[in-house]
Amino acid sequence: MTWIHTISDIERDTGIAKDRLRVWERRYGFPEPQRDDTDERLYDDAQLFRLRLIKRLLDLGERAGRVVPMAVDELQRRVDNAVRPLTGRVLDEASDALLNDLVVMIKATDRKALHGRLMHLISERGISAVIERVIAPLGARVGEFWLSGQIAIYQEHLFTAVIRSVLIQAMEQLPLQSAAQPPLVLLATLGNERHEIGLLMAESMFAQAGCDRLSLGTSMPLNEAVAACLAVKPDIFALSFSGQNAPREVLSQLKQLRGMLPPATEVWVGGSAVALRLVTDIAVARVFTSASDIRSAIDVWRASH
Amino acid sequence: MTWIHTISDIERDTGIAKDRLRVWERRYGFPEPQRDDTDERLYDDAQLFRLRLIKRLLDLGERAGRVVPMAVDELQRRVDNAVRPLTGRVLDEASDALLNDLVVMIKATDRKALHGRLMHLISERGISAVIERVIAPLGARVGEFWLSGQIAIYQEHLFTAVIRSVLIQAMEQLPLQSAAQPPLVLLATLGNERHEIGLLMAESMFAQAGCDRLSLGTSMPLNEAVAACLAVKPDIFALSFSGQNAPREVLSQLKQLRGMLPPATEVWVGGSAVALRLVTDIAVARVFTSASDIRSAIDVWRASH
DNA sequence: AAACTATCTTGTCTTAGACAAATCTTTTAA
DNA sequence: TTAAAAGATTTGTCTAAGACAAGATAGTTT
Repeated sequence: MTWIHTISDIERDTGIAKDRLRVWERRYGFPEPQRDDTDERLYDDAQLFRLRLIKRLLDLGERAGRVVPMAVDELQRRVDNAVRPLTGRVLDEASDALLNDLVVMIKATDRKALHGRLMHLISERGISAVIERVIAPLGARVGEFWLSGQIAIYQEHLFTAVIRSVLIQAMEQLPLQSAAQPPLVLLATLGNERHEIGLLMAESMFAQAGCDRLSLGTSMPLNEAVAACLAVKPDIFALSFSGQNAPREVLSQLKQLRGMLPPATEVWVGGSAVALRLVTDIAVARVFTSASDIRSAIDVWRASH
Repeated sequence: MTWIHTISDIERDTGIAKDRLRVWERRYGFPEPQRDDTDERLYDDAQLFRLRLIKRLLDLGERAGRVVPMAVDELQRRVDNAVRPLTGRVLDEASDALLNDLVVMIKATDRKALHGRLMHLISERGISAVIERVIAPLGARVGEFWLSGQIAIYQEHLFTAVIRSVLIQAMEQLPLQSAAQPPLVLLATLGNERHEIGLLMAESMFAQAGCDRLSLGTSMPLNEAVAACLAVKPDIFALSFSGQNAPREVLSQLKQLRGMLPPATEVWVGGSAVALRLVTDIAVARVFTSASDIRSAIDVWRASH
C-alpha cells in the first residue's frame, strides 16, 4: 500500500517546514512532488522516506545543499555510518540475543511479556545495570527501526509506555534513603524534544542515588525552563537530548541556559552523544555519556556539600 | 516588562499558523503588528493576549470573522461566559478555600506543600473523591489562570508534574485486586492534545476499579491510535479531551475512530464537556462528564462479561 | 595558529491572488 | 411545520518569486 501526502503531512511527519520544502524544490530539484488538479503538491512514500533521512543528516550537522540532492542509498549509507558508533557499542552474544528478544516483543506488541521480562531483569541485576545494558541500547535500536519503517509510531509509544511504567514501578520500589539533605534534581527536555525515555532513565538513576527529584516532562521552552529553575532552586538541573536534536541548537540552548542560571545551579546533560561531543569542549555543562556515571557524580556532589 | 514577538513566536504560543495571522490582518484588520527595519511583523503582549482569547473562542466554535475584530473586554466576557458553566459547579465554602490554598501553593511553586497536601487528602478521602472534588476543579482553575497570564507555563508544568507523581504514587498504593479477568483499558489523547492530567485522572479511576491498563500518553495521531488499538485489542479504549480541542475536530475524530475500530472495542471519552456535549447526541462513544461514573460503568461492564 | 574579512548558503520572511471545504442563509418541496 | 436542496459566504491554506539576515565556509592577513 502506497500513500499520498500533502505538504502539511510532510511538515508534520518530518518536521521540515513548508517554506523549506518549497525552497529545496526550487534550489536543489528535490523533492519534486506530483501535483493534483489544483496544482498542489502530492508527495509519495519514497519522497517521505528520503526526506526523513535528509532530516536526520541535517540534524547531525550536514548542510542542505550537500544532502538534499543525494540519492537514497547514499543517504542511507551516511546515516548508518553516523549512527553505528553510537548504537553499536560492541555487544557480547548474550546481550545481543536479549535485545533481539525484546525487539521481537515490541514488534509483536506483546506488552505483558516486555513488562514482565524487564521487571524480572531489574530484580535480578538491579535498575542501573538494566538501564545501561538493556533499556538504553534497546531505545537506540527502536529508534533505528522506526527510522527504517520497521516499527510503527504506535509501537514506539507502546514501548515508551512500558518503559515508563517499568521505571516508575522500579523507582517506587527503591528503599527510602533518608539522607539528611538529599540533592534536589530538576529534570526536563528542551524545545521540541519529545523523547521521554532518556528523561526517565536519568530520573531513575537519580532516584537510585537517593536524590529528591522533580521532572518537568518533555518539551519545555527554554525561557520557561529557566523560570522554573529559578523558582524551584534545584541543586542540579538535568537535561536529556536525543539524537533528534541538531548539535548547533543544543549547544546554543545550553549556552543561553548557563548564562541565565545562577552559577550555583549545576547543569548536567545526557543523551545520544552526537550533539554532546561538542559540549564537552566548552565548559558549559557536565556531560554524561553513560548512565552509571550519574551515581558516582552524585557521590562526589554529596561529598562536597 | 513588555515583550516583542515575531510571527513565529506567535504561531508557537497561540497555535495560529502564520498564514492565518497574515490573512486575518488583511481581512479583519487585526492583528496589525509593528514592523522592524526589514518590514517583518513585531507583535506586542496585548496582541498576543487578545489572540489567545480569540483562539479560545474559535476552539469553542465561534467564527473568525465575528471574533477577530472584537475588543478585548468583549472577548474576555465571552470566554468567561463560555467557561463558567464548566468551571463553576457551585462549590461550598470549604472546598473553595481548599482550592484557593492549592492555587496559592502553585503560584508560590511550593511543590512539596502541594504534594504533601494532596497525598494527605487522598489518604483521608480516597483517590476518587479527591480527583473529582479537588484535582479536576483545580486543573480547570489552573487552565483559566494560565489563560489570563496569572500562571506561567512552567508553573503549569510543575503542577502537572506534581499531579502526575501524586496519582502514580496513589495508583501504586492501591490494593491488588486479582479479579479473574480484569478489563484491559488502553488510554490516549488524540492529535495536538498535550494535557496529561485528564489522562492521568482517568487512568487512576480505572486503576481503582481494578482494571488492567496501558497508557499511550498524549498526542497520538489518529491512525496510529487505531493501529495501536487493533494490536493491543483492549476491552475499552479511553480518550481524554481538554477544552483546547475544537468541538468539530473532536467529533470528526471520534466518528473516524469508531468506524475503524472493531465494534467489540468500546470507546469511552471524557474531559472538559464543551466538545463532548455534541458527542452525546450521536451514539459514537460513551461520554463521561464525571470521574465517578467510570467506577460504576466498569461494574456494569464486568457484570456483562 | 589565531583573527579578520569576504563570499557563499540557507531558512524564513514578504507580497497578493486563487480556491476548496466548511458553514450559514435562503429557497423549494413534502 | 419540517426537511432537503441550492446558493452564497466565510475561512484556512495553498501558490509564486523575490529579499534578506544569520550562519557557515573559505581566503587572507597578522
